[in-house]
Parts: sequence; structure tokens; C-alpha cells
Amino acid sequence: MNFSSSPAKGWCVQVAVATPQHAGLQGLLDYRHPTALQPGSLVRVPLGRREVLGVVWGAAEAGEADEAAVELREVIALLPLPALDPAWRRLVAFAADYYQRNLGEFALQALPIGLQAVDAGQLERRMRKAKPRLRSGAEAITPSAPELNAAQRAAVAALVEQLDRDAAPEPLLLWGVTGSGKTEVYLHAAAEALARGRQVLVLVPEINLTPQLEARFAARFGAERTVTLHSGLTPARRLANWLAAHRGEAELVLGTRLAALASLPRLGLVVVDEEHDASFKAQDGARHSARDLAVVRAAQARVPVLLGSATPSLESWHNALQGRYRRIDLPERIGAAPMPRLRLMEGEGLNAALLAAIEERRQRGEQSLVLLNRRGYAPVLQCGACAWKSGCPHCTAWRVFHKGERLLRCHHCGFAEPVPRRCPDCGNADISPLGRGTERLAEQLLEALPAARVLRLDADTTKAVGSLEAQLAQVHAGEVDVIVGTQMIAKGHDFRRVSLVLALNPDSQLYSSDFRAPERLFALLLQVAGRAGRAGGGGEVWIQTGQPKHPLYQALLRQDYAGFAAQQLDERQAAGLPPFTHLALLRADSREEAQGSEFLAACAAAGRQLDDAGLSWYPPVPHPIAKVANQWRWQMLVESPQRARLQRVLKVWLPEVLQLARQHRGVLRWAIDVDPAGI
DNA sequence: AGCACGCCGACT
DNA sequence: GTCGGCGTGCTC
Repeated sequence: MNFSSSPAKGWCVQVAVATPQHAGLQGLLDYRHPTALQPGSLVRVPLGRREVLGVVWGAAEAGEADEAAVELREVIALLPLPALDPAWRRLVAFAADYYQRNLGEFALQALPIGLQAVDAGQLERRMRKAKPRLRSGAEAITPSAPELNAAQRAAVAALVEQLDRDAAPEPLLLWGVTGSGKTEVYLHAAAEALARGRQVLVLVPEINLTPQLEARFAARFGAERTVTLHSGLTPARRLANWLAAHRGEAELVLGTRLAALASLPRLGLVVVDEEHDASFKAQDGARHSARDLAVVRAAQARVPVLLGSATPSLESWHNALQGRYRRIDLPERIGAAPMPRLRLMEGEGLNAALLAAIEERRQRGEQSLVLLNRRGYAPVLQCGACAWKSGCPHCTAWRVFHKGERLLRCHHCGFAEPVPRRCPDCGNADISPLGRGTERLAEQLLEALPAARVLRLDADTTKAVGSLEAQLAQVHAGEVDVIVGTQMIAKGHDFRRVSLVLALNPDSQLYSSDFRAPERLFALLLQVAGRAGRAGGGGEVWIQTGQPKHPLYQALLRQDYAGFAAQQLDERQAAGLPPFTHLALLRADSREEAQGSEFLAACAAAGRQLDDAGLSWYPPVPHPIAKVANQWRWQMLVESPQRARLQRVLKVWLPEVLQLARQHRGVLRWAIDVDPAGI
């Protein structure tokens, strides 16, 4: 033994910290620590002048020969928490790799913001005072659990079989209309997982949907076993809930997309409700699909995943058709409430027939729901004498006329000004609204039906905390005859008194440049149709359209999602679109119009150069809204017949993109979007 | 991304 | 004379 050698220089630990890829800091950062640190440990480390949170990914002993180790900065503190488990690290590593982002960016995005601020002492105090929770119990199903119908029993049976089998289960696609009892299947499935001592992750698309779901789970299993995770929680609450999940105390974790990467050491079941919903796709930061990551997570952990929807995403539907997912149908509405009758009507605006129908319902004490997917009074203001329109000076978009607030407001950058009395260009006093939003529709309804009590429900009327709940309470109390709203009225809320749903000219969404627009419109209309007459029966849905022969409306009339999906999949295949191809979109924002385009063109050229997989590289095109807040937005598409080929090429392409971004001044931001929501 | 440093316009 | 605008550069 050699006692004379100097002591080892400690350990070199590799730490994941939140550094975006354009920061030029790739991969893990090395720090020094006197002892070895377990992978998954949470640490505070210095980064420049800041002190940041990091996750230990690996450690190597630094011998005395290791001169470099002397230069490394020291780990500041080790947080007194159990390490993030290998399953979590594997999932995060997959996500970073697949979505082409830094590991640290994904890892830190998955941790609650409260962890970054809190120090070790605070954390210890917080954990001590955290109330002890019940451990998993056998009393999973309480007597209040209702009987399941045959279809629901089949779904639960399929899931139980998967739970008890130690093989990677195939994802279950639970297909059932509103009211077919999907939630009850989730509850029974959760009970089975809890009875086996496992944790359950339930994802929903919107914060608004978490309270009612939480109430149902808490009523069945106990509030002390249930936590929620979503962006509406205060940082302290979110930290406490995250910790409860991380330490395995919370057995049921309900949340929005940010919960998909929560730490769940005993995960036994993943549920994604309304799996088709666009909210599962993160459009900022490290872009990813929480639904897809939930499926990957379940596969990696070899636990079942339940994807529920009345109108599954075409990706999931295709997967079921291909035998990769197992489809389970819930064909009946529970409680014998039939689906409402659908009608297509030609025409424009509030005509006599529509008004008469609303008035008839009102006199019977029933409610009507009018869907118009456009906020404000009118989408644009126009001068009667010259060519002036209410354009936004900072965006290539019109500013919307908000009559009540007397404002012209840009819905893209937020720029607002008082409505001018005269045309800013020619001074003419005759300026008038063009088109119609929910505010104007509500006004027109009040004029035509003075006795009707009209409530407007959109992002403008519900932005104050608690105002959505208050207005919904009014609706449920029968204090409202007509509800006018945007698509937010289609989601989750159960309007028992509504017997008539009107969708006013949704045609514009049919001809959007986005290839997913028809899919979204079908889902929206079927979802809003499900709001009509859940209790009594005899509900009606009227859809006003100039294109009654359009296959989408014809399929909707038959309430034939399968037929619609088949037709859409044919179109996607013919057009070379997902799920038959795999896409990545490179986006760039620039100060001057040409800069973004030039950068993306250079990126495309570099891509073609290195592409050995025969991908398609499309030229840069402006974003549908080319300029927002004085920044020009461009995008460029890469298309591949195979996912693996796309992945392989992106991996070698991105370092080149990073290089090019440094050379192209004026490019303010850029980001890669793998599996983009739209193009 | 943060957060610094660094050099030019309107104000206590 | 300073306060502060955002250009540019760095972070194990």
C-alpha cells in the first residue's frame, strides 16, 4: 500500500443543467465533488454567475493524474431527496434524444420550478411537515363504484390481464363517445393498479378539466392519495405535489401535459384522456408530445397505457388499425341518453329559423349553446371610404374590434389601442366592423330575442380567476337561456339543460392550410354535439355550412368517426403526410424579413448535402402569420418515410444548424420541432 | 435562456 | 453629469 501518495482529487460528476441547445453548451457539464454522487441526485451547481439546479447523470473518480479535475468548479449542495430513478432518467434521455434537445433542458423542464429556488434546509423542513399519506390499500374499490356495462367490463378485463403479465403491454385505445363511461373505466383500472401497490398517472388536456376529475378520483379513492400537477398551481403547491409523487406517497397523479414527466417510482398505469387533444403537444421550450411520451413511458416501464377518446388522433387510430394498439369500443351512452340528432343547414348568420329554434327551447325552459370560434366583436374594422383596415402595425394580422372595451386588439402580440373615431388614413367617420365574433353574436341574439338571457363564454369573459366556475354555476342553475362561446365550451363541461347546439359556419376551419384542421374540426363538432341533451334525450345539433355535401359533414351526420378517419387516412397517404410519413420542422424568427428565409435555406442546403437516407427537404416558407411582434417567422420542412431515418439524419444535421445559426445574424430564435402539430 | 459588460440618448 | 436602451459574449 502506498501511503505517501497525495489524496485523490475527488470525483468528477456529470450534471444535466438547463442549457438550451443554441447556448452552445451541449451535453452534460462536469463538476467536482469530494464523494461519488448517485445518478439521479439533485444538486445545485454554479453556472457562470448563477447557481442552478442540476441532475447528476454520472460520476467518475478523478485520480491525481487527472489535471483537468482541478479546474472544475465544485458542486455547491446536494439536495436531501431520493434520487430520480433509472426509469425516469431513461425516459428523459429518450425524450431529449427523440426531440433533439439537450438532456438538461428536458430534465429540468420535468422538475417543479419550486425546486430551483428552495435550499436544502427549506426542503428538509417542507418534507418533515408534509402530512403522512396512506400507503396503498386493498380497499381500492369503494361500495360507491357503479356496475359496469359489458363493454366497460371488457376494457377493464383487458387491462387487468396486462397488469398481471410481465411483458410490454400493447397500448389500449378506448374509443367511446361523450357519456359512454370512459371515466368509470379509468377509475376501475386505477383501482386495479392501486390494489397492486402501484402509482397511477392520469393526463388530461386542460387545467379546467382537472378539478372535476380530481373530485371523482378523490371521492372514490380518498383525497389523501390523490395529487394534481398543472401550471395553475402555486410553485409551493406544485413542489409539494411533485414531492408526494416522487416519494411514492401520492398514488394517483392527475395532471396536464407537464405531469407526463413527473417522477413516479412505482408507476403501474398510465391514462391519457382525450388523447387526440392538441394541448398535449408542447409548443414552446422543449417541444414534445406528452401523449407520445406517456406511451413511451408505459412501454419502457412495461405497464399498461389507456388512451381514451371519442375521436382518436389519426395516429392512434392508424396504430390500432395496424395492430400496434388494441382498440376497445364503448359503443353505448350510459343512462340510455341517446346521442342528439344532427342536421346540416345552409345559410349565413342568425336567420329566422335559428332564432325560432332558440326561442322555442327558451320557452320550454331549455338552454341553447351557440358555438362560434372567434373572440371579440368583429375580426376586423374597415373604412367605408378608403382601403383602411384595422391591421396590426407589428404583425401580419388584423386587430380585432372589442366593442365593450372600445379597443382594437391584436390577438397575436397583444398590441391594443382605443378604437379610432375616424379612419386613420382618410379621416372618414364611417368605419364599420367586418365579420362577427362572440361579442357581436351575443349582442345580435339579445336584439332579436330580448327576453333571452344570453351568456358569453370565451377566453375574454373567463380570464379572471373563478369567473369560469361562477358562470358555469349560473348555467347549471338555469339562469341562462343561451350560451355563446368559442371552442372552450366544447371541453368537459356538462351542460345538462342544453337541448340545442348550433355551430355557426365552421367552414373556414375546413379550408385551413393546416393538414390536421379537418381532424380537429370533426373532433370539435362531435364533442360539442355531445353537450346536447345528455339527460333528457331529444337533443339536437344544427351545423350551419355552405358545404353540406362535404365528406366531413356527411360523416359527422352519420356520427361515423371510423368512416371519417378512413377517408382522412386515405387523403394523408395520398398526400404523403403523417402517419404515413414523419416530419420535422425547423423554425426561425428573424429581425428582417429575408434573414430567416436565408438561414433556413442554408440549413436545407446543408441537410441535403449530408442526407444519406433520401429524405425530402422543402424550401423555407413563411409561417401562416408571417410577422408577429415585428419578428418574421419562417419554417422549413423535412419529411421522411421512416421515423428512424429521420432521427438518424436530424442527429447529424443539428450541429450544422447550430453553426449556421451563429453565422446568420438577425436570426433571433430557432427551434426544431419533431412531429409538428401542423405545417 | 440568463446575466453580464459595453457603448450612445433623454433626464432626476 | 447619470439611468438605461439592447448588441454581443460566456457559462463545466
